[in-house]
Amino acid sequence: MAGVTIRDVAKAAGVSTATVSYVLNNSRQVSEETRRRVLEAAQRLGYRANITARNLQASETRLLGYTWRPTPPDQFNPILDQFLNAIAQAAARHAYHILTFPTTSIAEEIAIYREMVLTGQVDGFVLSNTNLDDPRVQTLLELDFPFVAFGRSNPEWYFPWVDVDGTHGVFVATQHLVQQGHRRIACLAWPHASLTGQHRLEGYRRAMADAGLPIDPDWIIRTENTHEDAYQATQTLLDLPAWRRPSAVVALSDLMAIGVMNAAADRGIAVGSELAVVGFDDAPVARFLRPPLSSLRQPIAEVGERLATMLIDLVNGRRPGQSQVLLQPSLIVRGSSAFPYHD
Amino acid sequence: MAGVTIRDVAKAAGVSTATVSYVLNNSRQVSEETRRRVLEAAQRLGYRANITARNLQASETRLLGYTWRPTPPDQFNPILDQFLNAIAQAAARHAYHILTFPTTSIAEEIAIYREMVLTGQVDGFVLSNTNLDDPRVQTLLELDFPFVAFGRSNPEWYFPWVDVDGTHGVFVATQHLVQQGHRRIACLAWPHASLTGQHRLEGYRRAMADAGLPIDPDWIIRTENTHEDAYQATQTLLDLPAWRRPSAVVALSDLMAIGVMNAAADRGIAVGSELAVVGFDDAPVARFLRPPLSSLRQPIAEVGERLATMLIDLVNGRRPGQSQVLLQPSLIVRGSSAFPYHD
DNA sequence: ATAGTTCGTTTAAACGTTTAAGTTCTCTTC
DNA sequence: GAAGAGAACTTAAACGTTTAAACGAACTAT
Repeated sequence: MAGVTIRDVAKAAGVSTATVSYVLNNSRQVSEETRRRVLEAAQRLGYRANITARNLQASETRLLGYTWRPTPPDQFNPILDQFLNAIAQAAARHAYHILTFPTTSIAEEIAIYREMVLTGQVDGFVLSNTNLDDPRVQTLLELDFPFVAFGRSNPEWYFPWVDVDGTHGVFVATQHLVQQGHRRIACLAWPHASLTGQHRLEGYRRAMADAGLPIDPDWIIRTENTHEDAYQATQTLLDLPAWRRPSAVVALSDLMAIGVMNAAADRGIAVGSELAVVGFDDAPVARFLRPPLSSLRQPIAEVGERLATMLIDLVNGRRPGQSQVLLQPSLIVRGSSAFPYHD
Repeated sequence: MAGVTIRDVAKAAGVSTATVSYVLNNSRQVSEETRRRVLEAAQRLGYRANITARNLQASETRLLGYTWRPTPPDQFNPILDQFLNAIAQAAARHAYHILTFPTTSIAEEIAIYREMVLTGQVDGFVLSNTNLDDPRVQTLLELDFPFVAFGRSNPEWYFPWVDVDGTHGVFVATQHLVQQGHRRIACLAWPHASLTGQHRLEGYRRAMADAGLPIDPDWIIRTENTHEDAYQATQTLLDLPAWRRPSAVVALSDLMAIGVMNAAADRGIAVGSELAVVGFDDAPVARFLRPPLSSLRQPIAEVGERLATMLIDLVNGRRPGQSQVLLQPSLIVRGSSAFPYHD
């Protein structure tokens, strides 16, 4: 298609291909006169070095692999757009690009990692949604192949990651509810197996302890991350006798927070004044809900940016400056938790 | 990293590299004995052909480029996740992958297309959100480089596309509202410049004509695709005198439909019974709104799948079977438009 | 005058495949 | 018994770069 090669330029400028390469990459001293001729010829022919050939010779691909599980229809992925954009943008600044590929299970994902490493299809991987004992992390560590992760895993495994401090985020959110006058605060959490869930729940526990408030065991309900489960859990919470019934709920995701809001609304309970709710993620829709949903916003762009630059450092054999980074989410207070509360 | 080349396998099997290649690609007759030896050696050494080398020799990349504009914080992109997954999955079936790259303006996008074509970084492009006189389409047609588009453009330009039939979709949605008993139906539309907006609006017009219902010019309000604009427009609609005030609104996107719902709710107007609303996109959040939002669901997975296979056909010099495909959206009726209406 | 340096350039190998063309051997066929 | 065909394999070129090594010329230092 493009067709014009370095040989064409060399011929046109009356020099060898080596000289053309030296001029174009500025990698050796070349006389002014020759440089001029080469540049002129390259310009005139519209020459651009073929990337595949260059990659072969450098034995690299300048491609970073990223995959994610397609979001089930009853959930949403509020960060994919931003995240992909952030890593792609940071990568592009170093002439790297993102290769996306679909996977439907962890097992398949691992098989594809192996294959891609062997066939030299990418120079490194970006993982997201890591968990304890994550087999992907384990595999890539074994293969000794460059990768970075959005999320942590086993503390004894050394690998570069960036994560958002869910503990501190939920701590701040809970503290905020306490300041509004709430005393009975519930937490809709995730199954034990989720490391992210553990972190976030811990923030709730600490804030309650910090405020000297007791936690009724019934206030912590663990479910999958769905609207439906959160809706049900909220019913259970609202069925508690008045003196044990929570006046505020911290949900570990916006999706669940919406479940809380709907369950309350369907019972005629005014969200915001009678029941405060805080979510996590600050999904784009949060601000448009009625009342608008308070939520913890993750610095997704920074996460992506840091991950990409860390990975590129790694690929090029440089130790990344900081290789395990915890970023702080920020609490966005909106109507769902904006009212002072009195018993 | 991987390190084991075809030469290693050849040496181990005691044959030439050509023979190894023939065996592994099944591209020539080879004796059973040799085939066995080669396969055994390849297996034992864990050999996988290097993709960059293969690509160079075939002068292809097996990469398809896709870019999209990052969604502004006050909007959402309900289809990116699904769309990317669908094209990546279809591409993977033919051993192609998706290369994503970020762009912030159309001008930049075009510059990058040019560069990528010249450097041979991808074999083709997927465009989305095309419009009339779209300069990207024009550029790629000029370059005579393979591409396909999610969306149409000028009818006199020939290129392969897949689009969702907005006209028919909105026609069906409007018809549905008529069947519920609505007579005064408004439409929140987009600026004239939007081709997709034109198509969808046309569906509204046709359905009204079809039902013999007059359209009050004040019922069509054109704004940008934002919650805020839709909110304002709805105020205007609801300020109309009772005999001209619409009892139903068709919004060209879910984002705008949410604006409608909120404006109504803030005035104490019951969405669903007093004011029916239908959106477009069936964003994941639609089902969780109160009331749940009726919407037109686009067959995104099929769009992506068709685009990818069409593009791969094109790249390989095959004429795609059908190269201009219009798919039908399906109306998902929920609470926001489920009630029969009487004046 | 000679050896050593520096500068500017070319030659040729290398990256790891695929594949057209060539070689060798065996088997037919007349 | 020679010519031809076919099978099984090898040789070597090609894809388009980069870059180490070689080379020659012009200078510098002894």
